[in-house]
Amino acid sequence: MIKIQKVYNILYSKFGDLEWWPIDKKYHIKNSTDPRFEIIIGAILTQNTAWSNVEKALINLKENGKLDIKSIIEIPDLELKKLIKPSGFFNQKSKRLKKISKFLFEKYKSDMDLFFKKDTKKIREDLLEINGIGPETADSILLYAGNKPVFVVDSYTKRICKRLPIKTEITYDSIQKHFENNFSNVFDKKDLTKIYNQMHAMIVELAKNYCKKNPDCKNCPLKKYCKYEK
DNA sequence: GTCCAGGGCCGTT
DNA sequence: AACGGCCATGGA
Repeated sequence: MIKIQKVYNILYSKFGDLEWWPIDKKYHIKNSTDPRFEIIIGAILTQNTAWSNVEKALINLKENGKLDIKSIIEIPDLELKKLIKPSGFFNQKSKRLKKISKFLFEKYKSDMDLFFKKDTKKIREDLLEINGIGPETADSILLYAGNKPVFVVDSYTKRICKRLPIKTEITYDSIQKHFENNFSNVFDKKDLTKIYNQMHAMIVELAKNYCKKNPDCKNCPLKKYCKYEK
């Protein structure tokens, strides 16, 4: 078994600072839309979908002035589906966007500060009760929109955990706990949000460039620690 | 044309 | 707990 800290250090020396959630900053300066809501919408739209497709959907929403809670609630289903069509799975995703928007409107009066002020565990539970929001989407919302110290586990993380000998039990919760326990022993508490963001970004880089479904093992920075062979 | 992407749900084993 | 089918688009 290889230590998480060791993986972090090797990846960091390879990739450097990544700090990552793709967001269009210029748009928010101009329109004063809460970027946290864009991240929430993006987190749902990107479910099993390439970000380039999500971007098209987000641009459609922006250009039509629909990227806010009230507009998502009021827009007719058909029109919403048309706008988010490039991101795929638009029948289910349109429902999910409506649900999260209604949730924020009805329970928090569309006040994001009020929403994220609550206890992290409580927010997570509330999000998971919404049909269409699973653990990764909930945790992405907490980490990237709420700046909460929550480690996001995605399919890349699972793949790397399987191949690298990081862990034998490959379930969402156990992997998340493993990363969080290790990092919170090593880093200062106030830095954890940044570290989780950085680590997840590095995992994505590793998985896209080396630890692919069809892996490029010979150039992988973690080659000598890995049991997996193509 | 084929493969796959930063999931989640539901049903089956 | 783990697995399979399903949902849909666009880029490589």
